Amino acid sequence: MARIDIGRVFYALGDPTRRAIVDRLSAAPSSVSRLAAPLEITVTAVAQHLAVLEECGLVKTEKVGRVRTCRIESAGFDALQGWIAEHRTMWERRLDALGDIVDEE
Amino acid sequence: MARIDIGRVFYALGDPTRRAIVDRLSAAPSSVSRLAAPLEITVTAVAQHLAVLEECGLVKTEKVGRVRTCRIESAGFDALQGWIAEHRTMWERRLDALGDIVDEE
DNA sequence: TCGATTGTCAAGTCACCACTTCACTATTTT
DNA sequence: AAAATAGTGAAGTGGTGACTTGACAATCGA
Repeated sequence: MARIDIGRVFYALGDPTRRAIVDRLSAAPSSVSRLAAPLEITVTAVAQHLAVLEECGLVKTEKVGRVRTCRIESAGFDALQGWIAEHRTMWERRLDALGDIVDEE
Repeated sequence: MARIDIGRVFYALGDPTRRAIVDRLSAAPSSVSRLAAPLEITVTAVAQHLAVLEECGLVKTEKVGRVRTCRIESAGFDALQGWIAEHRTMWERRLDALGDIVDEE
């Protein structure tokens, strides 16, 4: 299991087309051209997006015959959730520590 | 409470400098120029990043006198967590539904 | 084996965004 | 009042990334 670059995950999900792909794959696995159909872009463009999503552990693909089947992968989501949890506790602990005192230098 | 565009949140966090800002603000509130110091960019650039972070509910700022104080805001994080939870349940429910049967047309 | 389907590779185009500079305003300190 | 501090606004530049096209490879159905 390769370590995941959280920056790439955010970057990947920053693009609306890639989020649309993730949406569809969350509902059901799909081939590349089936993903391309509703989005109005070329199959090539979709393949490029898939490479980005795969690189950061959000999607896993497998080619059988001439069809590449794409599925959601949890690793990227796990990394995301971890990042949020980390930051949340970081600042919530701070808020707990001092009632509402301001911080110095 | 304005509704948050999850796309903007991902976009905002896709940039390493903005993540660095969020990191620092998670630890403690800060002024604009204090944020700029360790990052090797101009105060102007930092202000631009802050505008992005503020727009999507990750940061809240308040100007008192000539100093603008920046703090973490939870709205953006809440939206993030919601998005992840949504997608996670979407595909996990699917996995539960059918043992390991493939899906048709 | 021929044609259609599914995807890949390489290269190019165009818009956008992170950053800069420079001029400026407002507040605080001496 | 003068000088220093903190930030804002407008405009420009360069690099990156989302897309395209066109040529190709491999697999599948007739």
